[in-house]
Formats: sequence, C-alpha cells, structure tokens
Amino acid sequence: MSSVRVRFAPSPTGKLHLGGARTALFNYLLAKSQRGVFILRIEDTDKERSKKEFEDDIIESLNWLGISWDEGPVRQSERIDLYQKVIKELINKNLAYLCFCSKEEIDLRRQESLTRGQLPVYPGTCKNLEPKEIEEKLNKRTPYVVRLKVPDKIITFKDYLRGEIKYDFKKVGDFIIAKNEKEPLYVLANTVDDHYQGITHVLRGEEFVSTTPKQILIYKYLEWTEPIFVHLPLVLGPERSKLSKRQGAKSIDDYRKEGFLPEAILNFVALLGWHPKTDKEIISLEEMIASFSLERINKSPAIFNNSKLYFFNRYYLRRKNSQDLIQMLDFSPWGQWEKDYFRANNEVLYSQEKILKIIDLGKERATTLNDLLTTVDFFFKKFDYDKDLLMWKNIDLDKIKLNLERIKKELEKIPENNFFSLKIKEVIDHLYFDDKGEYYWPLRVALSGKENSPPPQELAEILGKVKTIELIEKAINKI
RNA sequence: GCCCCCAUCGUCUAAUGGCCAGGACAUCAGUUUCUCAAGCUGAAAAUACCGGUUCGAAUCCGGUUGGGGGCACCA
Repeated sequence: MSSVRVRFAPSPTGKLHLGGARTALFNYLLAKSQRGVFILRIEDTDKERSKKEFEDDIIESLNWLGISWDEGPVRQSERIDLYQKVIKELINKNLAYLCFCSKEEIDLRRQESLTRGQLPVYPGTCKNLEPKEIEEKLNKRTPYVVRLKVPDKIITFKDYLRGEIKYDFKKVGDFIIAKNEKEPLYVLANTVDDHYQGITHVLRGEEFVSTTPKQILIYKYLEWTEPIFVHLPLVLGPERSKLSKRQGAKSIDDYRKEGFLPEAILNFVALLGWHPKTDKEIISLEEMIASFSLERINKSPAIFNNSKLYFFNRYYLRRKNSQDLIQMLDFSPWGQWEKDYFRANNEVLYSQEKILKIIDLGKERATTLNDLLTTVDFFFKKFDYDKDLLMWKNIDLDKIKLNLERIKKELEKIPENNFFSLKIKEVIDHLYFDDKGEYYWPLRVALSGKENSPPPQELAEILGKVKTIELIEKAINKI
C-alpha cells in the first residue's frame, strides 16, 4: 500500500481562520496517523489578491498551533513552468483551446442568461478556430484565455464522505483553466500540483465540491490517477454562513493576541466535524493522532460557539505550568506599574518565586492569557476603594474596624520569615467565633480593593508582612 | 433562478435497524465556601415534518420544510 500524502493548500488572500486551521489539522492528523507526508502548499496564482503578509500569517499561525509539515512551503508562483507544460499538452492533444472572446462579451452574455433564469454556459465560439485564425489573433496580440473542452454528459464522482455525486457538464460549458499559458487558474494549478506531488487524499472544504468534477476531467484527460476526495463540512460562523473576514471571523492570530492557547484552539477545532470514539473530549494533539480516522468525520456543517472555546482555554490555562506561563504573558504594563507604584515607593519588585505564586492565583480565575494578570492587578498598582466595601453583611463599620485592628495585631506577631498563608490563616481562624466573613471579607478588601479576589491569606503572603500591615492600616484609617 | 450538499438537546456531538436517544459546552438548582474562580451532585433540554419498508427506524426509501455551499479571466 502506497503511503499517504496530503497537503494543506491555502491561498494567501487572507489570514488563517478557524476553518482553515481545521482543514490543516485534519490533513495533518491523517498524515501523522498513517505515517504519511504532510505538505504545505501556498496557492498564490492570483497575483492580485495574494499577499506575502498573508502567507507569513498562515505559516506563523500553523507553527504556533504546532501543526508542522514535512514538505514545503511550495509556492505555485514558483512552478509556472510546470503548469505551462501541462497547458501546452492539453492544447496539443486538442483537449483545450485558446479563446479570444473578450471579458466584456462574456460578462454581457452571462448577465443575459442569468436574467433569463438560465445557466451561463459558454457557447463555444472559439472552440473550432482554424490554426490560421489563431495565428492571426496571436500576432495581433489579442488577449485570450485557455478553455478546457468538456464532454456533453453527466459524470459522477465519489466523495469519501458523501458517496456518488452527479454533475452535468452541459451546465458548465467549456471552462477556463488559465488566463494564458503562464497564468493557470485554481482548477488547473491545484490539480497539477496534487498529481505531481503524489497527493493521495484531498481533504478540503465543502465549497470545493462543485469544482471537483472539473478537476476530475483533467485527471481523465491526462490519464492521471485521481486522489480520494474528502470534502469537509463547512465551519459556519454564528450567523450560520461560511467563515469569512467579511463576517468578522477572527483569525488564528487574533485568538493568539487575545490570549488563547494553541492546545485549546486545536482541541476546539478538532471537535468541529470530527469526534473520537470515546466520550473523552479533552484531547491532546498526540491523542488526536492516535485516534484519528476519516470514518469519524461527519457530513453536516458545524456552527462554532465561543463558550466551548472559552471552556477549553480556561481548562488548559489552569493546567499550564506557571513557569511556562511567565514566558507567554504580556508584561508590558509592568513598566508602567513599576513606575507608578514600586519606584515611587522605593520598593523592590516581587521575587520570581512570588510572581509564580501570583500567576498561580491568576490562572485559576482567568479565561485567557490576557485577563490572567488583570484578575490579580492589585498586586501591581495603587488601588483605592470606598470604605463601605469593607462592610460585611450588616455588621457595622466600627466592628469591622475593630476586627481589622485585631487582625493587624495578630499578624504583627508573626515573624517575617514565617509570614505564610497557612500561618496567616491559622492566626485569623483563632479570631472569629462563628462568622469567618467578619474577618476575611474586610481583609480581602484591604489587600485587593475588590469584592472578588483569591483568598486574603494568599494575598498577604505574596504582599509580605510590611505591605500587608500597611494596607490594613490604610483600611483602618478609612473608617 | 439553476445545480449540489446537509438535517439528533440552544451549540459541538454519540448511538452505523434492536436495551430509559449517551456525552461535552452553555443554562438552572444544590453542595463547598469569607468573595470570585475551580470542584462535586443534580435538573431542564433533541431525533424538523409527512408517508413508506420492517416484528422493530434517529438509523433504510420517497416527499415536504428548513439550513448551507456553488453557479468568476477568486480560491
């Protein structure tokens, strides 16, 4: 059995989005699960729309996701000679011909057909031009395109997921395969590359089903073996239509910038149209490779919803090693905080160890990398709050003040080298009779300025004894 | 308009003729708890509709409806 060779063949006309990432992932998974080869091909035949920046974005996004390729990137713009050779061969075999009809002419006819509710089929005006005529027109430098002759019949082809699909070539007419000998169109260039790169399985979006018969015709004309076609169900946006920039579809790069983790995106996207055999949905790239199979891809389009992506991101973020997280976090606001707070007070920044603890607390409460630090921002900036925030239930502020003073007194007794959350908690737990909140709540507000925060004893440990006492005093003075 | 594809909880999906249609996210409730988050327990929630085949249909067939894709000198 010949080994599997697949490709991901994006056109660099936009950034990589979730749909493209899924197509890339499925190709990658098929290759890896079969010990095959995964090729990255950049389909940049459209010079108008292809941009280097998009190519860069696609490559960077794939790298970031951890989807690696074995061959490429191969750019179609660098293989023009190959396509030219094939175009010539098709013409020589009288399977394709030069068409000198002007674009305006064709467009006009199409409009007419469409308004009459008919299909715009090319009538074959240039199909049987005499060699002399062709030569004349070429000498006059008349612009032309290359059309493929289509048989007057219905052909059926097999899609791996959908089975036999019928297609009537009468409804298409002789279609254009190249703008000229050096400028092939998608149908041609894509087919030629798939053939010469020995592609065994074409996994691509469902939007390509209708071009498949055209490509199959080329395979037949050239007596090439067809690959297996697997048209993936589309990933639909919340508006229930194909993902596009137009509809505000976010790029992988956008998700990265928003603080999403590659493993979350991968896990999320893998489940769009595919499902492992078991109910285990938290699944790593390695596990996907181990359990991937084409049979388990389904046919119906998937509308993605963000809440599950958020869930995955929270899940992976919580389990991420804080040491690794340090490298991934955006610390640029720290400069500002440092100036505002630490420098001004002539204090030292947190030790590496304490930063790790801060991240530990933040990652439990964050959805993305970006809001990790903001959930614990009180560590880094001056904060203020209304004294009413110190109030717990209906207990009046005088009592709260008393409690804070008691906390302060007790904490002052703890030696600095034993100022740990466990010890702090132990001390506070000796203070209350039945309602912890009378002590913990005002302490939290004193240390964070917020009504929601990680446990106050954790905050105290990180802040250190001096800072903690200072913040408690500040709270006392407010009342 | 024409051609093609698709159809299970709100969303992603499992169940490839046969046990109460299972899981995940989201939602709600309880539990835990000083708050938040996380965790744990539970609830509500679906086979689009109409026929047919069959002892038996989410599953096979036909139609209806709905959704999507395509109809470029884009990919």
